[in-house]
Amino acid sequence: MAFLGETKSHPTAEEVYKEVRRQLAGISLGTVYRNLNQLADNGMIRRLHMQDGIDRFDADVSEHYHLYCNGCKRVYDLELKLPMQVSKLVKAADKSSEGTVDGCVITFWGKCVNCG
Amino acid sequence: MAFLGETKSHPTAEEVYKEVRRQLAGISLGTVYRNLNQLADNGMIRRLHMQDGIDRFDADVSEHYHLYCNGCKRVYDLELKLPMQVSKLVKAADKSSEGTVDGCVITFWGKCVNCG
DNA sequence: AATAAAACAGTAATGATTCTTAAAAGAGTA
DNA sequence: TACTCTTTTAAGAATCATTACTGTTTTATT
Repeated sequence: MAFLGETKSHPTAEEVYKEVRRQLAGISLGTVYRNLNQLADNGMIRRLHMQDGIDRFDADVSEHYHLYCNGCKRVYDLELKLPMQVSKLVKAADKSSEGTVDGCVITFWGKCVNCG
Repeated sequence: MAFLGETKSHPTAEEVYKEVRRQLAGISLGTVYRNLNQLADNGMIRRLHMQDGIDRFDADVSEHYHLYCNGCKRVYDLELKLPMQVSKLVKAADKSSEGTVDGCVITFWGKCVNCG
């Protein structure tokens, strides 16, 4: 079954694998990937494409932003009230574009409080 | 030498390689990567981390946004006036964050005019 | 229980990018 | 020109995240 206790921060597939392995000693990395992909496809979790090419996974699917720390290469939630809702931003982009704009990602980078 | 006639759209390293190869038949993909990285590090070109994991390169370093087409997997410029400058957005994020926020990327996705 | 469907472990394959190495090109100098 | 020192290069090997494949085991359904 595809129940992966998503309580942690923003783990990579590898980190999820290590974590889950403590409960299910025999699980394989391939299985973790398959389940993560399935959950992400169903919108149960969010897949974050980060600039280092390693995807992160987030159990929190609500609208919020992320900070990629150039120091520790970890991803943190960012408490941020945007002056404009993303949905409106997408709508504006859709209007001004020749094609169709369905969504967008806003990703911040910098240093986390530990690496700052 | 590191002069790669960047006149095209938003080519991947592979596409740059194919293009440059018509002029310099003996160039290697590694050389292309090295030069692209060098140019990107010096701010001469922009490296775009796209959600499919394949980087694109953009000779236009001015502030503008990109649309990733889920159909043809190509990247297009987006004519879009944001209601708030990105620099201000970064500043706002920096203030509300415990760490330091240095920059951000906003990437849109959807369908281009051909794939729409 | 019998059979069909889904999930699994293990591993091989893929594909973008980087690293390594040894050769070539270039610059400067006498 | 010949010689040394530095930089750039091609080619291919290595890396690393992710996916695909294969045969087996578990689960669901009748």
